[in-house]
Amino acid sequence: MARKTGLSIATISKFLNGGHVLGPNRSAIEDAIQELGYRVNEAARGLKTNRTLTVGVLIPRLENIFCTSIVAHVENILNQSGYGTIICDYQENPKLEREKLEFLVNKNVDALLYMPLYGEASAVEAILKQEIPVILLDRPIAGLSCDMVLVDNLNASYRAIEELVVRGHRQIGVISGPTSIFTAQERFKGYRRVLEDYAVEFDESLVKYGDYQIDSGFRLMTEFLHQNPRPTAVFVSNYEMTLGAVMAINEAQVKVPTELSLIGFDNLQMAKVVKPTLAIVVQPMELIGETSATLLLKRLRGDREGFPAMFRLKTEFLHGDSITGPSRTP
Amino acid sequence: MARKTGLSIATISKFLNGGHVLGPNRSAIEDAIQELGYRVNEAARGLKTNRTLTVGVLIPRLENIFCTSIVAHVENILNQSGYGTIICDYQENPKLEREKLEFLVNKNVDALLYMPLYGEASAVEAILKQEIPVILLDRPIAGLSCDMVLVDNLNASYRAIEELVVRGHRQIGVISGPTSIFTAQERFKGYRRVLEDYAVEFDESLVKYGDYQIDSGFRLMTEFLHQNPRPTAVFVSNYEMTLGAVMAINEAQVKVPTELSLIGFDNLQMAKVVKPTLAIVVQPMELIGETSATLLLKRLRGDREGFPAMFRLKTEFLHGDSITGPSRTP
DNA sequence: TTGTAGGCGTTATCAA
DNA sequence: TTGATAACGCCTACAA
Repeated sequence: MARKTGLSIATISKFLNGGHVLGPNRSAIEDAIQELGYRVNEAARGLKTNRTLTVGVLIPRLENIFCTSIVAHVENILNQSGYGTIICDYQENPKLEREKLEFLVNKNVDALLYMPLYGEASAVEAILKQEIPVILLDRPIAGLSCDMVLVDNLNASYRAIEELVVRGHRQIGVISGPTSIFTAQERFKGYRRVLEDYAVEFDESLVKYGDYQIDSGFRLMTEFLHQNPRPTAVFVSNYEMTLGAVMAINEAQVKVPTELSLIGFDNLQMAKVVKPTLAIVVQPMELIGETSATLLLKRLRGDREGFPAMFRLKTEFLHGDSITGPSRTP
Repeated sequence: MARKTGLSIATISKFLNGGHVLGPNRSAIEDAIQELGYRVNEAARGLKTNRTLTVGVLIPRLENIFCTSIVAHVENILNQSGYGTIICDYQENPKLEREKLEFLVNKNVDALLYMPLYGEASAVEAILKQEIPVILLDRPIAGLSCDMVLVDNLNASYRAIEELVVRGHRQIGVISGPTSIFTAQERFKGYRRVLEDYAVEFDESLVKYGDYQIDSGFRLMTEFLHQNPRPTAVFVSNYEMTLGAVMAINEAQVKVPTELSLIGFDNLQMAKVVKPTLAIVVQPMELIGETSATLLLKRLRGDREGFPAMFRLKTEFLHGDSITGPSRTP
């Protein structure tokens, strides 16, 4: 490259970084770039500058639309600011979770967006100590002081369950997520709190724990439908399980909402399209992405104001035709 | 690090790469690693060795479960061989597609797995020229000689449509994908070929073009249901649109298969769970991932045997209760 | 505006 | 087995 143009490496470097060079030299360089198919070696540049203009994104599972939907919005914003993203998933595997976290740090990312599952505080603290900003997505890590963007899961389910109680339901089933997952715990707390606030007795048999996948939504809803007495309403606490639950209801030919009231979770698109239209809790994926990306850019600028920042974004309750009062007295 | 142990950096480097060092030195280094929280700088290493042990993965859209499902399987295999993956999506945006491709190459990935949409042959050729193996996923690029792992889309839909024709259907609707996408073209060709082979007249009004999203599946199926004459059977050519189509059918309370036979696409999980069980074409996501990862590892070993290799993986047709003969004569 | 020279953290070569 | 040293490709004073 230097030989080709007869210029020094320094001059070329300047040109590459937007410095001024004389017209003829300028075009000589441009020609050489074309001919030689030259491209800067980001590794070398990163080695020197200690910046890669890249942020790492670590999520539990690629096939989970909640995760990827957030990531898509994050990417949008970061790209606009010249940052690229390296996305990794750990397939909800604790060992992989550690390894991928390490992998990203070793890739010299400038910052990290991390949706943890089994995450350990010490691992993240080690990263923060290296001056690499980390933002936790959707779930905190116990004992860790760190920026995070969460959803108000408790009030999300509170609002949904309250809707059912107000309409007279007393036997409200809930298809909960794994107790190991923070969001599932919170959503379940919301359920408990409504019962408490409205003095409705808690009945263990009305709680079923799934794994946030379609299958378990189908299976657990089927169980509810065959249960005696059958709950008059069911709240399903994530998207995949909602999908399964709806299918179980179709299969059993149970009429919604006359025989059973139903509230689902996430995915507006599906709720509008199903019949009857589904009442759902909608998480603000776009806002989560936007909020975390914006906060990340701020940290990247070296602005540590308000650390550790915690956002708790509100969900929205969407009315639908899938709920009404109970059809029979308990 | 060198100061801390009193050894030379050369010795330390050897240790890090599995070379033999004397016992006391060995433990001195290990201690220092702990204390200083030392980790190798992959950028520097990559600069020197020209290998990053990382492969780039570029897909059209993160929210597409077909893409992510393949990627998940790919990751599994590559991880086992010590390779990490950098996943990027381009949101089906031609400009982003170019940029992200460049981004990955600039990250010095050792190889590339690429599911193209608007991809240009010249861009990929430039990469291949740099000795970076590229494997095309699911779709070829016109005029490009390159390893690829495809699905036999034509026979996939042929098999499905044939099933309908054999049962006596003559008015078979098809909800096709965007004509710009290779797989959609192929699947449509399969439809045409069956009609030809069985001397069934082609009727333009029985073809509707969606965008591979839930919405359009819902909308186009609704159109079919209100169409006069209504097709006696409909084939939906991808998963998202199948989901929408099923919902449209539920909403219209059309009985399957008595009033309408239906064949969907992908996602076994859903097909089993819907009622009546759905006949579907299943793509071998796991095999696609496995095949491409294995081929990639081979290329990474420097083995160029059979280049350009082309795999055309077979889909499976899964019988379900959603098809029967036509209920009325055309 | 351009060139010189030193250094970023590794690995590889060659002596010791 | 160890150490000194020269790259790897780039950036950045500083000097010309």
